[in-house]
Amino acid sequence: MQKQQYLSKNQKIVLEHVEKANQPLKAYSILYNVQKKGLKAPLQVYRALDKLVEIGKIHKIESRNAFVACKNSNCVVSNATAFSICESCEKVTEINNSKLSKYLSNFEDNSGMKYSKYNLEFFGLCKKCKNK
Amino acid sequence: MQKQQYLSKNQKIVLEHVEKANQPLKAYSILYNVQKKGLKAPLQVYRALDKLVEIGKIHKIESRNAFVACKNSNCVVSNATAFSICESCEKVTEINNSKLSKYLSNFEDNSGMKYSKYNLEFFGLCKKCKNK
DNA sequence: TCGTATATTGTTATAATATAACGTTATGTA
DNA sequence: TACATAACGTTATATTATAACAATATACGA
Ligand SMILES: [Zn+2]
Ligand SMILES: [Zn+2]
Ligand SMILES: [Zn+2]
Ligand SMILES: [Zn+2]
Repeated sequence: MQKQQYLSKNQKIVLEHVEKANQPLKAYSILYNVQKKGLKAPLQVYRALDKLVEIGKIHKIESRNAFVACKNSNCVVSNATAFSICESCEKVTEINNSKLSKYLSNFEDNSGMKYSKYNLEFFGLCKKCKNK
Repeated sequence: MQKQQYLSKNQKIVLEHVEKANQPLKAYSILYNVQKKGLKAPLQVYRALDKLVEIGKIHKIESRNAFVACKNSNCVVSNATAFSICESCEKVTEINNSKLSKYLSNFEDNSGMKYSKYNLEFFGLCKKCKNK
């Protein structure tokens, strides 16, 4: 069986909802909002999310247990992700900075471990919140 | 009231247990193991962990929902953390690399956001697992 | 087009992680 | 002492995520 080319029904429903949001969503919030489209149980959402994360359409914000659509056209898979997170308003932005990604993708420490993947989360105050 | 100088009873118990482990522990695993020392409920463990994370004695591995003792003497607070995680054996190592931390602490993107904190998790295969 | 492997779905139940809310006790400071 | 803050203890509950099982759909080679 070939690598999946098209999204399945549930995967499409979940992805469309997450893409509309423009901000990270919690799995159960997704569930409540796609119930009218037929997804009734948590597992249906989690399974769609798992696949979408695997193929890089969605990223998980680990520190928030939330899911956001990829805004980065070259994120073919989620193997090199970086986000900025406002600790006040919780706004999350995907960082698309080629210097940073090159630096991190090439990073080696003295452990002899070669990294195939990373996730970086920056925290601070966004412009708006800084000026309050 | 002054900034806390000494750890409280529960904080000491939890920290000692996590330090002995040499690997990330789950909150409920900590709970089961410190019950003989008098901590009976999840909240007692979570509250101790919260404080220990706040003061930098313990870090949370966000992608694993697990807690590990700081191995980095200059991690006064957990505002700049980096870890390597083996996706096969789940071995976690705190990365102590001053170039990396300088690079990330000084990182600025075009969002106008100044970051006060970051957490970076690298994934891959450790030496042992690579040679299997 | 039949057989087979894999992916996806649907469903119920349950596991694992984390916090709310309440009252009490301890500790530091004036 | 009086006051403020931190830590504690306890019960209940919220939130996040997966196990287990059966059914259906899709891709692909023989
Ligand atoms: Zn992306
Ligand atoms: Zn903000
Ligand atoms: Zn540390
Ligand atoms: Zn390993």
